[in-house]
Amino acid sequence: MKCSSYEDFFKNFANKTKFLIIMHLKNRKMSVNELAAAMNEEQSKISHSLSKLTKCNILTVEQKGKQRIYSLNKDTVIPIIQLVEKHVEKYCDKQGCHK
Amino acid sequence: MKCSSYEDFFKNFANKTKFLIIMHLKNRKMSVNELAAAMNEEQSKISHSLSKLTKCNILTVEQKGKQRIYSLNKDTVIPIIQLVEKHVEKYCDKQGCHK
DNA sequence: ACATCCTATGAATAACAATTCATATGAAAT
DNA sequence: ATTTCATATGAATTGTTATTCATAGGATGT
Repeated sequence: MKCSSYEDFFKNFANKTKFLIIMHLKNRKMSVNELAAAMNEEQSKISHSLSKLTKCNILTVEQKGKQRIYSLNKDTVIPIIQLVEKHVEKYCDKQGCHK
Repeated sequence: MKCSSYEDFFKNFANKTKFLIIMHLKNRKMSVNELAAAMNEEQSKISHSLSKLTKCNILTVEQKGKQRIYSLNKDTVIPIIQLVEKHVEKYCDKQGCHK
């Protein structure tokens, strides 16, 4: 099952785990265990998320020995995040955006 | 409860109903009943969605008699959608992105 | 004040996605 | 071929979000 709609694409940003993975990969590519360690989460949890992110081409993978190294598709993702940052700055902080 | 995180913001795009509302408002501002009719959905369903969209400043409202007219915050939303369109075009269509 | 139209809201339920846990797979080394 | 390390996967469960239904509230006209 591939990412087949805009909704599917956006779901990857609408979940804390997946969003944090994206944030971690902004700086450098990482293996599954590296991510799990950095985020202090279970490996399988990370793997499930990575699977969906990759299906939407938000991430790419390369095999390196036993490891699988995930990288962010920066072309798409960075500009989107920047736009949202700008939006939040403008509309949210001002009004103290708290739950 | 305001939109207080990137995840919250993205949740509005990750749901069919909310996403369709956004699409409908790309062209013109509409009242609740207009949207409900155009989308062939229940009024309360639309209202619940409008509420969340508005809390994240993705939409704005104005009162016009008995009606409440909702408009899209185009500054933020249009560019984001365009980026995702480009992404889907590039990575998805090519490979036949089906479920 | 009352009736009507339009919209919002709360609570219950239904639908869906995320997490967990156990286990399978795959690569490399011995 | 077997062991080890790294990751993936399936199924069950938990957690969250969406939808529905009934009703309340707000604006306008009479």
